[in-house]
Amino acid sequence: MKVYQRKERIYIEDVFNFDLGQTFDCGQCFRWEENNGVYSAVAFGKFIKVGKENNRIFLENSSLEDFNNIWKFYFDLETDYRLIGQSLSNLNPVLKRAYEFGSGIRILKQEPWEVVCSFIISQNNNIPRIKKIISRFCENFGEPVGDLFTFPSADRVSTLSENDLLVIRSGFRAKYIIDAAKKVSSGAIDFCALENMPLEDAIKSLKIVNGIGNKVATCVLLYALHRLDAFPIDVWMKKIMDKMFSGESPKFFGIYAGVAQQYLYHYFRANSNLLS
DNA sequence: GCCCAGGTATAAA
DNA sequence: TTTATACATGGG
Repeated sequence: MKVYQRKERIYIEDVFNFDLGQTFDCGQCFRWEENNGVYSAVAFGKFIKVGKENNRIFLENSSLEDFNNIWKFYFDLETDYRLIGQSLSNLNPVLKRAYEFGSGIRILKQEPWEVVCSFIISQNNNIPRIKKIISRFCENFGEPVGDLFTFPSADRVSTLSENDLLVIRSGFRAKYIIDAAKKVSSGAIDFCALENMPLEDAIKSLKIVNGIGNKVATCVLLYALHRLDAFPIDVWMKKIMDKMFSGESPKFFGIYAGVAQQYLYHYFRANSNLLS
């Protein structure tokens, strides 16, 4: 990976397996907006744009310092997805297909509170509406930065009432959002502690929030903390197989493929007896 | 109108 | 422990 600044842009060369569309639209995140091939979002309180030009990734509105402190990790740029993909492809034809399908997906390392909220909102919901609700949530309760808004802080949301949240039209999920905000704000949920806790304890800890079940807990551990052990292999492998062989829509399958790459690679490395 | 959408809480078997 | 149902909202 080669990184340099030229005028207002940070350029990153020699990054493989980073398809912007696949990564931002596969369903792991809900806030990236596309304009002429350039994607904008706010993460960690910073407004940023990302694009691709001549096989180089470029960032706008970022400094080298921010790249090294934030974006390098957010985009998971130090993980060799190509190596992972090659390893998996050699293991099993289904994994090979999964890799070929989602080879451009990188697992973003998102902010925990945002992942908690986003996936609470995602329950019994569809992606277009999830995006709209989150967008209204940010516009109404976040702070303006660049062309967009920050994600509303847990502290702020903990002071809101269900009535205040009517404007985002999140339906029955409003009470869940507020309960989550209170427990994050008070420290009852401590994301740092979740990083090293045994998996079962971490899941149990997250589920003290009304509205967080196994699915949301898994997403938080995976998408925010990069706890790859959170991925329940038996269940998800079955889903992957089912989707692949039932002609499921590519978009929906994509996230399973991308997550599978990441997870399975570590899973198989940890269980090296499974490697041929 | 009816069905469904990347779940969860709740009550009942 | 497992299984059924409601839940707010909006799009097909």
